Amino acid sequence: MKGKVNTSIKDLKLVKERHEAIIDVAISLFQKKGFHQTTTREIAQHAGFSIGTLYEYIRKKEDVLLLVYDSIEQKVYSPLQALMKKGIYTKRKLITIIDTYFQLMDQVQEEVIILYQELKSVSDEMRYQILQKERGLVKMLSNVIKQVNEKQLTDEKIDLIANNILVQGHMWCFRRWNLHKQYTRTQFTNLQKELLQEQLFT
Amino acid sequence: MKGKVNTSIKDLKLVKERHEAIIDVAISLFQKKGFHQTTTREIAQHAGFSIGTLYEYIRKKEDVLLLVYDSIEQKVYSPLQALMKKGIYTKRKLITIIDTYFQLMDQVQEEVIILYQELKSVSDEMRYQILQKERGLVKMLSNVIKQVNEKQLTDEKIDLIANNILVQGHMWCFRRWNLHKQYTRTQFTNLQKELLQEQLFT
Amino acid sequence: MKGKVNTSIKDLKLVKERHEAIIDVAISLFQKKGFHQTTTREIAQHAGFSIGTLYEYIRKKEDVLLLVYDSIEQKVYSPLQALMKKGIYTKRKLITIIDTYFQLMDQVQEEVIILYQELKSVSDEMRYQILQKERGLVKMLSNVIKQVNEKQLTDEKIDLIANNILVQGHMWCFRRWNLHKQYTRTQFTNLQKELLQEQLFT
Amino acid sequence: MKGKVNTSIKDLKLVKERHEAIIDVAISLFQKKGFHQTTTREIAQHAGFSIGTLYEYIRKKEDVLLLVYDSIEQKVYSPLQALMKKGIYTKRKLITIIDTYFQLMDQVQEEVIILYQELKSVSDEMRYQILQKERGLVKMLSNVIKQVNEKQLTDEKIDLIANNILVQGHMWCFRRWNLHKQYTRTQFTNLQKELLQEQLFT
DNA sequence: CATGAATGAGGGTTCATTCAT
DNA sequence: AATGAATGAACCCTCATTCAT
Repeated sequence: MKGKVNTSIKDLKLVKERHEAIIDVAISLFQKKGFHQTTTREIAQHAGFSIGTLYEYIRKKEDVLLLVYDSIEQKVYSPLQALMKKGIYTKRKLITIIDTYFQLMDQVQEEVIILYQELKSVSDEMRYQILQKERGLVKMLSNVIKQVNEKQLTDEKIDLIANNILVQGHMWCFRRWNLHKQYTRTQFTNLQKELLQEQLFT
Repeated sequence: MKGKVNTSIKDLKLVKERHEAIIDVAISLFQKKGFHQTTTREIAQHAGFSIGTLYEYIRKKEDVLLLVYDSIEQKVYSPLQALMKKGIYTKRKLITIIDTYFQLMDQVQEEVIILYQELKSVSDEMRYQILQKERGLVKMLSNVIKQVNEKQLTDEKIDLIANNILVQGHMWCFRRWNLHKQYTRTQFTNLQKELLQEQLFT
Repeated sequence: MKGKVNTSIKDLKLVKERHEAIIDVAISLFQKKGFHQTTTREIAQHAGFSIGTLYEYIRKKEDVLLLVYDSIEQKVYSPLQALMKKGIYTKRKLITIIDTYFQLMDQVQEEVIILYQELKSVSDEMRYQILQKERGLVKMLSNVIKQVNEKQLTDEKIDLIANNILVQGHMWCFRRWNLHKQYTRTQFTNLQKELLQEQLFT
Repeated sequence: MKGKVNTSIKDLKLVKERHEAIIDVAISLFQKKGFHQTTTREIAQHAGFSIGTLYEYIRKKEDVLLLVYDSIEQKVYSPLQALMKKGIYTKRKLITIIDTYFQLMDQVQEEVIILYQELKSVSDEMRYQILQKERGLVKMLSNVIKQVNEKQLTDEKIDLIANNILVQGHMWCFRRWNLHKQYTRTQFTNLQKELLQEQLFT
């Protein structure tokens, strides 16, 4: 997924700088109006450079979405993978993972919403990769749970719980019109953890 | 929300007929390509009439989305409201409600996905109404749970469970690329119900 | 010009009735929004019958304009021609003609405005005929003046005065946003007549 | 009225250039076929650029009309206002003003015809402004006449004469199918001046 | 590297006109 | 005679993308 967005610019530092600007602007604009309603001109303008310059750093409008997805990957998937891959799996560790995940979701709310809404706007291959990433996450989380499976839950049930946890993280983003009124992030996280513990542990 | 889509056609039966055709086509096309990628011409063509005729039955492209939402309302919200409003609330009844809800979600998968993806494409007022509907559903479900609250769960926790249940229904739709491979609807429903019972009942 | 608007209806009385309805509606609508902004549907609707029925009494939208022009002809040109053709020409008679003309213009204000604004929307041949009518009027008025030419004005000057008079009549219509505030029709007519007399008579 | 037509182009010189091209083309096309019959594509094509480029220099089709009106203002109203505002008012000066006015009208014939025919196609506010401009002109001309009022004509009569003069200027444009055959501009002007002098002076 | 003017395919929408009932 | 549903050509306008400067 990394490096999918080619540019004609050689100065890599500049590329990174500009890409970050584009991502910031794009997230805020896509969030407000959606991908299709946002014009490339708007993106360029808000990012502080000309439309011509924008196209020095992307090839097609879709690339802007890819940049946003790249950014989610870096902010969410990579840290989570890193966290889940190392160390021994204990109840405590599982709780930490869930905690971290919810915290990360809180940080990338806008991106998650965009992910949910604009997945269709992306090329088939890209979409497949994004879903693969998500599948990987489910599997990893599932594995962690399976290793601390006190109650001898079936694999089926554990997989479902893993899915539920991930969706609960997303839900904090896409249902914020409802949830953020009633709960702080910590409240939300703690309640969900309590509820999960009743399913997971005796 | 009902009747928001005006027409220049006088024959009401015909209007209903055509609207249904439009909804069917729209769901399948929006599902495949999204609202913005789908042209009005395509909708007309697939529905079997000309672009001119399409515009005899809608006023603007957005109206097609409204038709789809109307349809969800009729298929989901109305039945659920009816179900939840009458009768006494027992554990058994709660289970029935959840069952029914999951079953309904299974029937309107495409619509739910569209709802998630195209909410942004709708006018502010419309969007508010749709979210209001959803808020109402949360509240209703919450109330039912509160009436069979064996474990003396706090209101906060119950509200969260209600949200979780509703999102689990949606999840069956928007995560089908993952879930439908592993579970049949009945399996999914039963597992979720089992998991919920551990949270709700002793 | 007469009878240019063919219909598929045999009942001539009905045709006349419907045509009059169409003319009334058209004048009011064209006046308000112009020919092109007015749709045939609107005309039919305001006239109290269906679009299908409208097209039983006209062949094309342009026909509606022709009907309006026919109506002007009947209300203005015919009476004026009749008046100017008969009798002997005296100062008194000239004054009467001018008086009558201004009075007629007052009665067909809307039609005149439409004439000025929509002449371009009419077929070349039709436009030619309308201008011919107007040329005829100039010539007739010119002739009358020439017969009471006390001051031995040149033909050139008399022709110009004739044109001026006719335009002054139109002006009462198309400059009413200015003139009708300041003058009643009688005041306007009398002042113009006074001014003309200084040009025509010693 | 000035500067009402916004642009997304930054190079002001280019904007002026293109606007002039648009005005030229528009006058000729509107003249031939009217505003509504003329398509934006035709305008672009005749102006020598693409439809996309046209829309870089206007926002809506109506803007093309505004450009034409702006142009009339610059060519007619501004010079006339300048002329009338300065200097002492004498018979001679009045004659000069009338002369200039008729000369200007001769130069903007097409524009005047468009003004007469497409006033309805313009937004209410714009129309009001255009009529205000015309009212201002009447008042100015009226004032000049009042200052050289040898014959002690009433204000009412003078106002009417002012209106007549202005309309006579327009008439040279919109009745050219008749007048230009019979008179050169100088003849027309001189005759009208002679006629006016009989009304104004002893 | 940066700019922004130019392009034109393509989309939403309208509306005069027809024709089966 | 009357109706009104159906049609589709045609119009306005947008916007991603290019390229000369």
